[in-house]
Amino acid sequence: MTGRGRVASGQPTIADVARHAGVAVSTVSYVLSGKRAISEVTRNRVLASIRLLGYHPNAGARALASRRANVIALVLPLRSGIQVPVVMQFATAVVTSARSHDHDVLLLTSDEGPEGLRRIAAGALVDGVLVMDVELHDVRVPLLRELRRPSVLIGLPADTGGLTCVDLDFHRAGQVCVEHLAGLGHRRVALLGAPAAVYDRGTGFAHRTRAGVVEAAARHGVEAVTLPCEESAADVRRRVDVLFARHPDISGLVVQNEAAVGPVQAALAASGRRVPHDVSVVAVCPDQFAEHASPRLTSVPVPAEEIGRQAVALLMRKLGDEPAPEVTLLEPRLTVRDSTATAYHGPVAGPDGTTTG
Amino acid sequence: MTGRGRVASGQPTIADVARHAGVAVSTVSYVLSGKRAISEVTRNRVLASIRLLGYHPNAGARALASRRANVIALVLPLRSGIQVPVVMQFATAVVTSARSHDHDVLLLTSDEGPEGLRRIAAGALVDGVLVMDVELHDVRVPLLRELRRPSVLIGLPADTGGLTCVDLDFHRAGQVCVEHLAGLGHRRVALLGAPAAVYDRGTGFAHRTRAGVVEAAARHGVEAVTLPCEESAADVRRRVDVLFARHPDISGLVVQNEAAVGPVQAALAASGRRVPHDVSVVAVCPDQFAEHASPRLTSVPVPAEEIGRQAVALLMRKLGDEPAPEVTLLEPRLTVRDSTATAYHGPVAGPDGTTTG
DNA sequence: GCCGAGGGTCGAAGCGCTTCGACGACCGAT
DNA sequence: ATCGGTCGTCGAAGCGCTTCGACCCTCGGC
Repeated sequence: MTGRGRVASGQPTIADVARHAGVAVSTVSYVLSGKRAISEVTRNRVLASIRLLGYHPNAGARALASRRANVIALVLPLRSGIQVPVVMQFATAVVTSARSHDHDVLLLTSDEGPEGLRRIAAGALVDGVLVMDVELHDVRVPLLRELRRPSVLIGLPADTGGLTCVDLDFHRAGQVCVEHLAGLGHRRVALLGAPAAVYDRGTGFAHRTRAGVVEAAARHGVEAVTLPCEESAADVRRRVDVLFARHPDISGLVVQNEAAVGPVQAALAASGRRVPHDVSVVAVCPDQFAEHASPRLTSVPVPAEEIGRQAVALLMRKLGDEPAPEVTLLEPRLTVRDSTATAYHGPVAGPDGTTTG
Repeated sequence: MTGRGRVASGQPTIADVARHAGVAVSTVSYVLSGKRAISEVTRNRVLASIRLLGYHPNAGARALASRRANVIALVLPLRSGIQVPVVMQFATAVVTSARSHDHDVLLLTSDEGPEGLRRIAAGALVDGVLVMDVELHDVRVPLLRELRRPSVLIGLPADTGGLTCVDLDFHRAGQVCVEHLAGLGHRRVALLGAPAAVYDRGTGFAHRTRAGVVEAAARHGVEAVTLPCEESAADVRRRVDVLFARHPDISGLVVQNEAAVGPVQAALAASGRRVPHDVSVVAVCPDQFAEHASPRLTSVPVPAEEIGRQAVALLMRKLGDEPAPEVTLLEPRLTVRDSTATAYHGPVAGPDGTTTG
């Protein structure tokens, strides 16, 4: 007898459902997949049996027969200097939207190296790959090209040819921050960026933000100092002190390192500088951080959720053999809160927040 | 011909390897699994063919035939008030140690609800389940019992009967913090705990810590105030102000909410209290946080890595049908850093860096 | 009244792997 | 010499599903 499946694994199989509903196995399959027309009557009978027996298709069998695992891999970084909450937001957004496309998510960390990717992809454990924290010259990029699986990168490598990448337009984000400060009349600003290790690795977003800041500053006749910034409170404090010692007239700060946001505020307070009265601060960080800070920070949020969703959507397109754009950059939006104000250049200030003189 | 596999999927199959090595398919399988003796000569020939062809076993086929997916599920919370970096540490530890047991990790978020768990488990996508952020009366617990898959919980529900749970001994952690402060002569301490929502949910660790604090305080003749604590800087500040307004003689603080650690320090500084001179602070948080704070914090670290490793090890035992203990509690260790000192009760203090007079 | 076109269903052939039983070869013990 | 016992290998039977081709009906068009 074929009812053995139930005995062996405790789970009903498609054969059990078919028998219970009095139809062929293939009919059950077609009810489930919708790939052929099935009469209303039959469909309902089958669905009733499925519910009654508590049937769940066996993932392995399905993957084997259909050559689709309905699983995508998410490769997360574990490196120093990563922005943990942002990464987490990505991850959850990816899981949620993958589920909405009927896919599950396999979690990989980079510490298994490229071999892990190869194993997963070649073994058909996953249909496609989502890679986070991409470096400008990432070792995984050539591998992705070689692998025969669709992939989407979150972040931009130096050469995007033949790839599919999604990210916030960090270059533009840098510009937007400076433009906001410049519009308020600030003439000397500083970027407190990611930790030095992140720049050294050639991580795209850090470099792109910096470039955006520098470029916008030049265009607006603003002087910009950029420097990396570690995460410890003590280090931040030191940086800030040195910064103001060398450039006492800096009145605008762009902070990219979310872990440093709190310490920066503390350091400013400790040195007697009030925000935004003496120094305006713009952060590039999750909204939640900006909201919870005190004062609440004017910020350019990193739309982790949106990027994750987009990345999954693009991957799904590629899984369906549809074409996908090489680069998708999301436009940054700046949210004005309580940490930025008109630069104090003299007695007069315009109603639009810019100074005169 | 059977070489079709290569054509269809581009991937060599076990049959290709067998043909290339001039052995039977089953022999290749036994070389890979080691479940039967294979001569040195044959083994090497097979391994050479595997390498040469770049063979990777098809995960679906393997899962189907062996009834083992070699994948475990990790159920992560997405709720408010969770400690993101800690969760992330868990996740990475779980992935890493799962890999060392030749398993991969499927990431689930709770927002699909218990149904997600059922789907995954019943569909044999995973062999076992790791559940994080367990509440005292968690809806998933009955489901886990009903499911026929091994599971391990990270955290403790109210009733652990028939389950396998791992966690830091938070009760003991609360005690340890208070004992440390008591030993330094502090007579009035406060616990700034998790956000109120976390207590309301009945999340074990928060309640257990509080109980430990209260109990140890009673035993050592210390007065203890406990209160929840949100994550925004402004809220922390308010809490701290209220706290000291009502209990001006509090000289020791236990902070459990890692997101609040920075703001607490800032709030103390703002109110003119020096750490540790005026107030001693003990945190329950990842070491990394404690190290990066300023001053560096005396802390009881949450050994996320160790817990993750243990959880995976236990799950592997259960997958192998070996018995596993119902509850595994890790002993907390307190690391003394620069944020705690002798209470100032009078002119005398020890030689360990505390003041005299 | 006949034909072609779908609609609805079935049966069977795999998908690539594990595992069980079988079998020859070779060993030391009788 | 003979007999059991290992060791090393093979062949074949699934694992539970998808999918292809075939088949039977029922229609509408002519």
